[in-house]
Amino acid sequence: MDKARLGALCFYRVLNENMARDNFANDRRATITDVAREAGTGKTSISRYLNGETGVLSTQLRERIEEAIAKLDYRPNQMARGLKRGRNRLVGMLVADLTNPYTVEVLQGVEAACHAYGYMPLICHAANEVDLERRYLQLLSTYRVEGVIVNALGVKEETLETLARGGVPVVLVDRSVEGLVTDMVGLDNAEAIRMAIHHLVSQGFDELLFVVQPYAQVSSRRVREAAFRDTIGALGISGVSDVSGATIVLDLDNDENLAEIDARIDAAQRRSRRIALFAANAPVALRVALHLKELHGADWQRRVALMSIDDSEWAELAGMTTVRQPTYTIGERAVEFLHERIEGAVVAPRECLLPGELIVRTSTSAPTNNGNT
Amino acid sequence: MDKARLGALCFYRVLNENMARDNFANDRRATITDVAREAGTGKTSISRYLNGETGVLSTQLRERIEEAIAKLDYRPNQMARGLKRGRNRLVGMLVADLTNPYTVEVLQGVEAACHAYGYMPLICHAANEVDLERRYLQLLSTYRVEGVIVNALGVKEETLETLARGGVPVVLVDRSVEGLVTDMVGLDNAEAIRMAIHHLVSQGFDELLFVVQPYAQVSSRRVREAAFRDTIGALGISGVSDVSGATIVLDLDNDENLAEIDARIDAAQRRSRRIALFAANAPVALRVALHLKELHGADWQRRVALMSIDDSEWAELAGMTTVRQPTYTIGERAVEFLHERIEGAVVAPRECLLPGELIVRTSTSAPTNNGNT
DNA sequence: CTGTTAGCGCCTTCAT
DNA sequence: ATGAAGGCGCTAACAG
Repeated sequence: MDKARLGALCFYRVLNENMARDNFANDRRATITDVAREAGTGKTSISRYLNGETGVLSTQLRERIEEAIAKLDYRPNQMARGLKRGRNRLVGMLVADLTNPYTVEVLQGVEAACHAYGYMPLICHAANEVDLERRYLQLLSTYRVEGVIVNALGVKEETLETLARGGVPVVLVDRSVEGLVTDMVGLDNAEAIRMAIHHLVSQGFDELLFVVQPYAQVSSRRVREAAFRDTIGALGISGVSDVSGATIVLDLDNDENLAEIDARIDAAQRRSRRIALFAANAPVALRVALHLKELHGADWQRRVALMSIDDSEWAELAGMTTVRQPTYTIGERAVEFLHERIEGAVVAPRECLLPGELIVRTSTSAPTNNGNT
Repeated sequence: MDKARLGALCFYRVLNENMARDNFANDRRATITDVAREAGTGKTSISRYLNGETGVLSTQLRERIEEAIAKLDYRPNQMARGLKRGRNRLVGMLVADLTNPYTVEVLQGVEAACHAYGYMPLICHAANEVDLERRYLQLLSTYRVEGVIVNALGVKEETLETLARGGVPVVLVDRSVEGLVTDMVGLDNAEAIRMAIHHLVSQGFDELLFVVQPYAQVSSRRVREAAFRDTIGALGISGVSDVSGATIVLDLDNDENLAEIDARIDAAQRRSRRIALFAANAPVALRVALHLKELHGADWQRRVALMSIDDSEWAELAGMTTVRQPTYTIGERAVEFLHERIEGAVVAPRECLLPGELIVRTSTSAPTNNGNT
């Protein structure tokens, strides 16, 4: 390390001279004052020009201003602008886990919409760490963002409430936060689960295993799990079929219950029941798939049917049936909500649940594939 | 839409009253002046406290300040700070494609390092659109970021040069930009390719097909392609083996040359040669895998060997051999470079090429698997 | 140890 | 139609 630095230092002289030459008049970015001087006018006119108050400036002045700006390569300082106006067009986007494709997809919608409305999204990645999440939230408030879109991880209602009370609109994505009433947009989980289960049943599966990460803290997981049980229950009640279902909690950090899954599969198949695993999201699906592959070899799919919520990129490759979330739209809608509130709309908190789309692939389609061995 | 809005408006009254009550004294964030008044002192002392100039403040004053800050829930305005100090701790991170897992992984390294150095990364996602990329670059300069990390897409040397000349350090990631000499960090592509090819050859493959996206504009692709040809050539020259290799350009937007791949595979297998496909990155690998699966069915891997650069999450599931990039480190290193320059280091531009790691999986391991049918 | 003063770059009355 | 002056929230000399 020291040596490398030493080596680098050898070039010090030369580079320094080059830089000195190049940056002579250019090291400091031009300010509005510079432009005013260059154009031979006052700062006010420049400001007016920048803010598009056209028609209030004589044609010649405008031309001179344009020249000056071009010559100095001037760009107004957003920070200073924000300081004065009280709005800096920054919105925070706090995501729990960029590693989850869901997040990235939502992000694309958010970005597009932000652009359309003229916002600059400040993306913060909590990387599944609650501490980081809180820190970022504070940081965002420190940068005086005009609004925040939160894909909550473990924030307490209180932390967000502080923000909201400070007059900063908050829109929740995918997950709601207990005790906090704000706009929220996400998947219509109940309906998605219902749709998926009906598909499975119609394909002849009569034993369903729902695999989900620890769900106490995460509303969407909670809702999905509840919907799973409800739907299974309703099936029984309505006598449509005698499908049985159970939930398995899988912690991706310790894989504790993977064996439990195997046991269930074995038991079911011994009783000649056709069993299907239903993963509550993409990360779970991947973990389960990897495990099954390890256990049963490359053609594990012939033994076990797997479907999941979230249509990840490898779903097609694995031929896995999924429910695709309207991720892009979710992101867009979140920004729309945020925008309305930033613009001062005072309306009751809204909950926007968008429908998922069932994507049927081979994993759940051919009844002959999934008998017991 | 209109109806929904109308419905929402019904709540207007109630909500408004609530808000009026809650926000009475709280709607505007407290400023340093408020704190000073509350603590019965001057702004300077507050400022000193904020900047950790401890030991210069009497214990009692410090206590009063702490109380005031807590009571008012005061948070210094970063914008104002930045305006005054000339540094706002913002660094830009411009990525070409968040959809590519590579990008996300690098990002994690960047975020971690930024945190360590006290920077706030402003993540901009160009979504593979050159226009967006340029716009974001301007935006970043407008927000007066102290440095930029660029995973270049199509930026002209000129655009970045303008930034750099404005005194904003630039660090390139993965791809270099023609005509621009700056710090750059990425994979040691040549060595990675060499390593991969030697692996393939040692496994008995004697015909290699390198599949890469159009590479004229992207330096890393260019380097990989060249390294592929060079290495193949060197093999021939040194008489180590009679391995033949060819490059196929695959545009993921139109899939034009997929058929070409099939033709090559057929031809090779007709001549009883053992062929392996080598994808230049994860997106290409996925596209090729999907195509092969469509063509040859679920057990396409028995017919064709596929490996790639980039160790995506589904690689394990598919049992595909890969070269994993040291993505996290790349991100960290990029920030380190940036930090040094921001701190004023004047050293010759550096190029940091990190080694990849060969991850051998079944796709290229069992010689018996990949004969012709 | 502490307060006063003068800006940072920009926008916004308010005159002219 | 244009410009001068004051201030946004904060820091950095200078005094005391």
